[in-house]
Amino acid sequence: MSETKDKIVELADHLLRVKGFNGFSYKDISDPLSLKNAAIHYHFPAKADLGVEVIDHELTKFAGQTKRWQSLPEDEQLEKLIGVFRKHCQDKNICLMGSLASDFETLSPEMRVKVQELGKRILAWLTGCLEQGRHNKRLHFKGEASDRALMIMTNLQSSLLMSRVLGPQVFNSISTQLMKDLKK
Amino acid sequence: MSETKDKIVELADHLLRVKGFNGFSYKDISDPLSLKNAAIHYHFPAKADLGVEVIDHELTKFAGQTKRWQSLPEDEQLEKLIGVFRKHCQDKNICLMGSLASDFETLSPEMRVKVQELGKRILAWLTGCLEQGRHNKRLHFKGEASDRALMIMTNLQSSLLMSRVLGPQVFNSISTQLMKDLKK
DNA sequence: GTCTATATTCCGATAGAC
DNA sequence: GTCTATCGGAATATAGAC
Repeated sequence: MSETKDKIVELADHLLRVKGFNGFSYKDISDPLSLKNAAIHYHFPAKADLGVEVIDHELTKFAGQTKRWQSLPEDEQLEKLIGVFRKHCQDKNICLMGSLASDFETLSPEMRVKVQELGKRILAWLTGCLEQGRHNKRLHFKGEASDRALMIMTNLQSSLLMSRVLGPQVFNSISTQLMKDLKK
Repeated sequence: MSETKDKIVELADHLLRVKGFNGFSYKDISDPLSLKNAAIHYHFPAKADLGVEVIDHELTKFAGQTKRWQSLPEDEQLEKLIGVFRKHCQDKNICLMGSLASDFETLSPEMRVKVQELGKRILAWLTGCLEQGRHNKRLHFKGEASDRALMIMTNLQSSLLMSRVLGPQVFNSISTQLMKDLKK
């Protein structure tokens, strides 16, 4: 991949998180990179193509991160995940999943499929982590692991949303309480 | 308020939830109501004015609902709140708070203030409900009521987001587990 | 007061030069 | 691979008719 294309995707990722898919334009990308908007269209004919690429990057990134964590105890793996969200919180970003879920009804079919894939992957990993963690007595919770994974994922997702509105202490409260609940 | 103005606000509320603030246009309102887009501008000079009105309506609605619930046991009040979210889930809507928090960085200062007010009001009510509920032994949870309120609010908010992406069973899983956790 | 016709700006996208 | 030029359309918004 060319350097320009890489920069476009990186910037699009940021804009998608901060302003939402319908809240940014090609101009928001071409201006900072000192390009013309047509240059973006060369790399990504339609805006939806750019959207798909950003999600693909996130899928790859997530797979790499979780693989790097896999030898850690499950509670520490979870802390790592929370750390990723904390980083986004500091950058005033929200998670890609939350941003794209918000705009879901306005997305192209191709983008919707990718968003669904991202959601399934995150939940699958989280479910496995919780299940293993309970088995190894590192994590404690009631009910199905898949239900608990849904609870935790939605906590983290909306913690970034609410942090933007009410301040970063929202993220701290939620992430702290989250781990307390799981450590029993 | 005129009947037309009322219909505009009602439709804007729906569009805001389904498509997001940057995902709908005045045309999406004027066409179904058989008006010209300029007619909307008469009632709401700028799009942000319409946004503020929609949030004000929600604030009033929420105040009325919680007042009507106030004589119920706290666990039933909570069920009522979940019922409101369930209704939105069925209509493929997401909660106003979630939608506006997503687009927060692109909103006008006036709209941001209103969104903040909405968030504070919901959290204040939920915190009070949890506190009273614990005191009356109708609800059981660890930690501060305000922290627990954040957890529950984010669960409900993102449950609607994820339901759109992965299907309505997401909402069912989360809302069921939520009440189980609180009933001890 | 309420709405129509119209202005203006901007967006996503295409064609073709370099 | 990036640029110039430009299109068609849709967006928000204004000015003025009824």
